[in-house]
Formats: sequence, structure tokens, C-alpha cells
Amino acid sequence: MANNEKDKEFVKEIPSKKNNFSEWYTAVVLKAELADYAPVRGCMVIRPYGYKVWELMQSLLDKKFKDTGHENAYFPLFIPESFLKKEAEHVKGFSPQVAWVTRGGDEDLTERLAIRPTSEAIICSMYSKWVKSYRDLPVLINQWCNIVRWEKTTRLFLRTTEFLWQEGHTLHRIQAEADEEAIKMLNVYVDFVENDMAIPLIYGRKPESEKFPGALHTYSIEALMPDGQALQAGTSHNLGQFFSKAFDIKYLDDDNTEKYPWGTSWGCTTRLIGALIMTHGDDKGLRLPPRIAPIQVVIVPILFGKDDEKVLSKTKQIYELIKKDYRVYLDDRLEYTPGWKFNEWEMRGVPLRIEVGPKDILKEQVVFVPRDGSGKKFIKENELKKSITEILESIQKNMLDSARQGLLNKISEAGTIDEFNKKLAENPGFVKVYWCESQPCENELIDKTKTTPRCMPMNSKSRGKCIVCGKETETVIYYARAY
RNA sequence: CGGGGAGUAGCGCAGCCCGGUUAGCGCACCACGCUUGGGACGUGGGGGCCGCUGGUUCAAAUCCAGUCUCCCCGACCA
Repeated sequence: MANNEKDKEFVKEIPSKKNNFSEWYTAVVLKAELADYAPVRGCMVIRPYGYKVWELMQSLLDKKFKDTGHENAYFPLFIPESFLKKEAEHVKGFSPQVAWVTRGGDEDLTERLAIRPTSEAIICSMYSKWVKSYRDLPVLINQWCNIVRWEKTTRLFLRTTEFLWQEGHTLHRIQAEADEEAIKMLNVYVDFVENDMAIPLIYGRKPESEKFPGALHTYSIEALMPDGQALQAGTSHNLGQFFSKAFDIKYLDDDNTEKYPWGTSWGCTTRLIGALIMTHGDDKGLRLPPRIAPIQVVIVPILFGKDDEKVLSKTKQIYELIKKDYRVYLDDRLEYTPGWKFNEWEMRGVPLRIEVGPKDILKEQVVFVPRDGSGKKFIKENELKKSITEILESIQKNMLDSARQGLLNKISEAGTIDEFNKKLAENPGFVKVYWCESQPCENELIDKTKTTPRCMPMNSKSRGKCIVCGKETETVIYYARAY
């Protein structure tokens, strides 16, 4: 049919995901109007449709933060250089990526100001003013803000010079409580990313070489993109007492001695939107899981010119009926054909399309077309609301299930470096190995596989031999090439 | 930061090598007509600092230099 050619032409605007993954990704971001390039190198504009995704992510995450006892606050964008320098590892880790302000108005500044690459320094300096007694602990503060890191290579959402994130910064009376906090917040991310964003993860502790500059331990959640590359999607750090000591945060304990509190920090960024696009999208464009889709349901009236009024008033009636319960858009524009709208909303990732035409009205039904590819369904009008709830839940679940299957298919195990390289070449993704936790073994593995260690799952109880030196160990670690 | 490529209407591109009428095509846009269950069709119409700056020339989208931005492939990083 002629439609095949037309479809091909349409699809041509988006390269194939399989064959041109990078170009596919860029095209989807631009065409779905999630973001656009800004005139400043490495910076992007998050367009309304993309920003709505971020707002939905924010509201879901923010609720989880509040439910775990945290409050929001806001700290300055500018950080005096001397503050940044107080924690030696910290400044060393970030210095190549810091942007500086050296002039204000017409005058040179006496001390240059960093544009925050992260806020540990400025926040800890305030905490030292606020914390005096064990009764002031814990401090559980989060902030939503922008961050600037001078990047050499940038990609929309995945790595931009300026990005949006959330950073939690907490202080605790005892070490065990900080340990618990860091892991608790890691689990908040896991819950959010898997259940709301439908992106399956592996997660655990980072090895020494990969941890945050200035942390005792870093934990991360790692997603795997369809091209087999890992993408760090969120981190949680146990900061020990390093920052407390560097910023002289002390409290008087109930035994009347001064002590340093134990800190954590944790964050996730707009990069997650990149992971979302890559994980779920297909050759037709974006696919969004219902829980974070700006439009969950689009209603398309099928108009012929004769019964248009009936159809339009029916769709309007349906819209009014469901708009309180779902994020819904009634596409009653007359200037586009139904087919055009179908392609448009599929490209923009809307999870469920409802079609209503004259025939449907006679049969007192509507047509459901879910974006997860599970096929058209004819739904009786009186079962509409119940059916929408069910199908959105089922789409959410299907998306996570199929993404999880994709992840599991890309996890290999290897006992030797040769086996590692063979499996990675055959099936790019995570390679799970045993590791003795020694630096030389890690260096050798990185060097010979051109991959990086991602994280070590916690509570693994199995034993095996280090992939490099053969020493008996309980530590399992995942390796992959990474974004 | 290296190595390749691109920038011409909202989008996708041709023209450039070999300088010379009014810069062209498809889609989109506007008007009218005809259509409509997967990006309809016809006729007519509107829309351009040819990325930017400078140079060469009687004449530059086209040649030269610089510069900005983006894309792709590698090294470093949420």
C-alpha cells in the first residue's frame, strides 16, 4: 500500500536505533521536543515537554525524600575558592571541571568564585555554623539546583556543561547512622528509577578508584543502554568525617566531648532523562512509562465531515470524564489527519492513545492503542476508567519487564581475562567477575579489557576466584564500558 | 583533547569542485477546492543576514583566512 512508503518517509526522519544509535538518540531528543541546543557550547535548553518529564521526576523523588525525613533548602551558586580547597581530595577531583567567576561588574574579585560543581563545600561551611549539639543532629537537607562542570565532550541530557540535579547533604551523630543513610538513599533511587522510570538497574558500592573525591564510600545505580554501555544514573556517598573535619563541623555529645558528625551526600540528575530515552525508545521515537509521561493518554477523534459534531462532543465528554484522574490531551485539531496524529504522538512517546470514530459511538466503545506494542483493544465505554487504569499499569509493568530482560541478556560472567574479552565482544554489556579488591588486579583488568569497574553489589554471599590473580574472594564486581 | 564530517526557508537537502540572471527542490506554512479509521490530493501563494568575521575580485553561497556551533569515531568525566 501507499502507506508503507509514507511510513518509510516518516521513519527516515529518525535513524534506526539499532544501526545508528547515537544519531537515533539525538534525533529523538530534538524531534520529540524534549530539548534543543543552546547557543552556548555544551549547553541545552530543556523544552516544555522535556521539562515536564523532569517535573514529574522531581515530584516523585521529592515525595520520597520528604517521606524519609528530608527538607529542601537552597544554597548559593557561587563557592569561594578557599572553601573548595578545604578538602584536598575534593578539590583535586573537581579542579579540571570548575568554571570560575573572576570579575564582578567592572572590578576584579579579590577571591575568585567557583560556579558550583557540587555543593559539599558551601553547605558544610553553613553546617559548621548550625551544628553545636548532638541535639542538632541529624541534619537532613536536600537541594534542587543547577550545576556547572566544564566538559570536553557533551551530549544532550547525558553530559552537558550545565545540568539540573538534586543533592542531599546529611550529618549524623554516629557512623552507623550515616552508613544507613547512604544506603537508604541508594535504595530510594533504585525504587524510583526501576518502578517509576521503568529502568532496571544494577547497584552497589564503587571501588576506591571510582569513588567521589572526598568520600569514604560511594554507592551507585547503574543502568545499561541498548548499545551495551553502562550509564551511572545516581550516586550516594558516605562522606565519613572528612568534610566535618575539613569544615570544622563539631557537636558536643552527651558525654560532654566535642565530636565530628558523619556525613552523606547523594544526587541524581537530568541525565536520567537520557537513560529513559535510550532504554525505552524505538524506531518510531520516544516511549515513556506512564508514571512519568507528561501526557499519559491522548484522545484522537476520527473525523469524516458528517458525524464530526457527534464524535467531537463524545471525545470532549470522555476528556472531561477522565481528565482529573490522568494526564490527558484531547487532540481535536482539525488541520491534521488522524494518521498524522498517530505518528506524532507515538513519536512523542505517549503511552496510550484512545481513538473514537462514528462506528465506535454506535457500538458504545472506544479503541485503545498502547504504545508498548501490545496491540489494539476495543473497550466498552462504561468500562473506560477502569480500563485506562489497568492498561497504564500494564504498560508500566511491560516496559520494566522488557527492559529488565534486555539488561539480563547483556550480563555475562567471566573467570579469566580472555573469557572476559570474548564475552564482551560477543555481547557488549556488563561482565560480572570476582575480584580480590587489590589495585594492581583492577589496573590490569581495566587495561586489558578497556572497560571500567561499575559497582559491587552488596550482600553477595558467593565465593570465587579473582579474575586476575586467582585469589579466593567474596567480592563480585560488574565491569562495562561506560558513558 | 586528537581524527573525520556538517552548517543554505520551520525541517530534510541540492547548488560550491569550475565565482556571473531574481539561490532551487521535497515536506511544513497560508488561501480556496476536494478529502479523512495510520503522516491525503489539486491549484495558487508567502517565507532566505547562504553560521559569523574579515580578505581576494568588476562580481562570492561558491575561492582564501580566522572564528563559532553541532554530528560521528577514539582518549578523560553525573
